[in-house]
Amino acid sequence: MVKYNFKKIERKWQNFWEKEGFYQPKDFDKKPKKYILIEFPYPSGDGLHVGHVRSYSALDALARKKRMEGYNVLYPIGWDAFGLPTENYAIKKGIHPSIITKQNIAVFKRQLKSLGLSFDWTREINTTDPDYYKWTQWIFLQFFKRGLAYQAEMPINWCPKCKIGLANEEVVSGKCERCGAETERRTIKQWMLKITKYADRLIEDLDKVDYSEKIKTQQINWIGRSEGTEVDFKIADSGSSAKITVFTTRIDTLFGVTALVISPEHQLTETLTTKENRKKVKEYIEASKKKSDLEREENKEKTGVFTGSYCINPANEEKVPIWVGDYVVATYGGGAVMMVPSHDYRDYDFAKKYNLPIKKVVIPSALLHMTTNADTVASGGKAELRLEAECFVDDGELINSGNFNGLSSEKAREEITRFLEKKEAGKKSVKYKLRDWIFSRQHYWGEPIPIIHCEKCGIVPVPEYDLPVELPYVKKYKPTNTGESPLASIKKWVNVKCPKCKGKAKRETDTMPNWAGSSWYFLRYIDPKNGKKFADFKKLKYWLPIDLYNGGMEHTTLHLLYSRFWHKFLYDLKLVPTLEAYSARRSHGMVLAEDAKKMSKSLGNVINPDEIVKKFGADTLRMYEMFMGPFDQAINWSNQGVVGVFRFLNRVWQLQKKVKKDANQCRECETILHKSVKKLSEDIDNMKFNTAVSQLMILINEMDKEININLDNYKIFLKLLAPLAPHISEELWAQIGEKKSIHLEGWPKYDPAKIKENTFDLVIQINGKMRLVVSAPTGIKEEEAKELALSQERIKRFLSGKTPMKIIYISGKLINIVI
RNA sequence: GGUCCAGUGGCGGAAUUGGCAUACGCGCACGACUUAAAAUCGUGUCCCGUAAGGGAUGUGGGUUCAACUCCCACCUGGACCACCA
Repeated sequence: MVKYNFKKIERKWQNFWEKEGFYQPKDFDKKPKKYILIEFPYPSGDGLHVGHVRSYSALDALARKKRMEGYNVLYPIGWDAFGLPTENYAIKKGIHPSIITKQNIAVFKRQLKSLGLSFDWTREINTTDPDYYKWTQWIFLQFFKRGLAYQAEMPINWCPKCKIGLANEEVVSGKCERCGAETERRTIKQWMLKITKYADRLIEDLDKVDYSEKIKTQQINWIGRSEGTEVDFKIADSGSSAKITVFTTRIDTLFGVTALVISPEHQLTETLTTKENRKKVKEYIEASKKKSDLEREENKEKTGVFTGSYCINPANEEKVPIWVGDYVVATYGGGAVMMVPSHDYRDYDFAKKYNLPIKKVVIPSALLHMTTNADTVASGGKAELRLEAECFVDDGELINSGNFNGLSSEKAREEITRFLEKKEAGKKSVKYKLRDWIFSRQHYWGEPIPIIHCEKCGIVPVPEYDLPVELPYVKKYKPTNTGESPLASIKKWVNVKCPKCKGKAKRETDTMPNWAGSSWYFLRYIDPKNGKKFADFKKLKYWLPIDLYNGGMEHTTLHLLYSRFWHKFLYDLKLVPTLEAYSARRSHGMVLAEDAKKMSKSLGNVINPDEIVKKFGADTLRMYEMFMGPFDQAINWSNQGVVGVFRFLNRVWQLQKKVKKDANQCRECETILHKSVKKLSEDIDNMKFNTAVSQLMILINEMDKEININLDNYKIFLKLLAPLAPHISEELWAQIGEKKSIHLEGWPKYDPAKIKENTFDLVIQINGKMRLVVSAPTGIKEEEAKELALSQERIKRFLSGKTPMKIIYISGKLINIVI
């Protein structure tokens, strides 16, 4: 008997599968299609992470099972290769990013191939390939043509030491990722994509897809839709019609306003500030500009300064002082809030600090209906406590609010909004936390934004026939000191003729963010070599939507939202056939180190998949990662656990000795086999890989008890194993003389009749406590079961002559005798 | 601070229309094989108790014939968001 030589076996079958082109699906095949997608990797210098292996092995098992079930399966792979880590690494090592990228991809490719994943390598894509980013740029131009891409002055993170603009990803808790200096805010002209236009649809269409509730809530929270009222406060004594518009979800507290607070960035700060206050206000604004995000976040104390001006509360014509405070977010709701200290904690803090009046206008509803002492007790005395509190933030009933007294908060919001609308001093409004997407990066390693700035014509898009705008190969790709993209210094590339007037013009030098290429890559897989379109519509129609998309939890907000946005945009242009790209999304948990920390080079706790493959083989690595725990939960790596799976595969290898063509079929074996078919079928579909593996272990424990194993049973076992351990099952399949690959075989079906056993274990409980398990025939009647239970010696002893009060019988399961 | 999720042996975990708690694996102990070790195989392994029996799924309460599972309160841990008016 030859030893389990995984090295030899795995290499042999990987070559065979590749040569035969096993995993290349045909477009328009008559078989039903399945498009299974994993987030394509970022080929970093660290090489493949065992976390990649977890996700890819899981979806590979699913893909393989679906093929066996007769589906035409697309399971593609590619590289998301533009971006900062590569650029930084290139700067550090002095090697050009394009070379680094090539090297990294080569490493990743070798590592992935050593795992025997059933990717269709003929559809491999690379976001840094001009043939690919041509279409990324083309899609950007479509955004531009429809007014969804525009330029705006936007604050960015600025590192004062490195003198460069940083992307959010480069700012680690308020500090520059490279030098550790605290970052500041600076305003720069940036390209923006109008994702906010799609905000409502991005929420609503979540109803049409199968994402886990967690993911849906995250998306909804991120978009942060809130319904409220916009209300105008006229500036007092200005003689003009100047006003400040504020947004509030609590218009029911309008009568409680004791100040208006505007953000330091607000346009009117200058004009509102009176002479006496000018110096103080200016100082305050300067100070808050210098504050980094970190400081703004850490320092939760509300500060502000009085401008000297007043405005008029449209509800009661009261004069209200206007303050400037940096706790007001400039980019949300117009950058101004009405301050109601009695009903908002932040406003309360602010009012306390500056001794502003606190006016109560909402009280807990329970209080109004309280007539007797008994009621006070019934409401837990809580209402009383809340009345005493100076700040009550819940809904209640209105007081001190003129005509609106006695209304519930909910009703009052409607009534007051209507009142303001009549007065033309306000209206219903919806606001979002979601901002438009800052689409510019002042970095080298990204897709150039295909725009030309002409002295005469202004912003001119690069004509489509000139695409792609290739990223020039240059020696200097370091970010510049001016905050401009390094591309700006390449005069030859920058200076061009205007496509419209042929006059003097310059190229846009900003590049796209890392998210650009990944916002549509799943479409390119469908038609990766098309030179005329980003993908053929008929092919898109055949393959879309993606049936299952898996990736990390860290991408469930940004990447998922961005790509859904692009897809909807393309749908509106009738360029893709589906409203949503992904009909189902699942996320896998992180693989942590044995010490429960994140794997990192500096901690020296990284597990290199290569080493596991070398020592135990790809099948062991893959199956261990499936077995380690629930797929969607974070889990610690365990070297001991790997050994357990390796032992299992060795037992599988040994099993062939016992296989006899005409071995007897035993009833127990048949039952457990069919049960296992059922379990594996369901578990793999439901992504419960850990229990799927455990069932295979249970099955082998059972089969191994026999002296001889029936060949047909053995074949079924190998088929069940095939998606999870594709190499060993293929090898053993060939060794029993099968000519066709096991991966082209049909997925086994189970016979419900064979799962049913002749007898079952009847559990007998007394007062809910398990006392005895007896074997009973499957079809036993209730009366018979009761008799059987009561006739047991042990049960009689427990009853000791007492008559049961009640006997509960659950068919096929248990009897509970209540005494 | 908000939202969501979780808490079961020495460890990873299993068990959901409420019905045998601890499947499967790891670890550990003992045994077989071996000159020996590794590997492999076998047996045992929640706690207390010689046993009969009793106790145990973060804590306390509730519903039920029956609760890891449902309800209420609390404790602990994690993830994401975080001054969004």
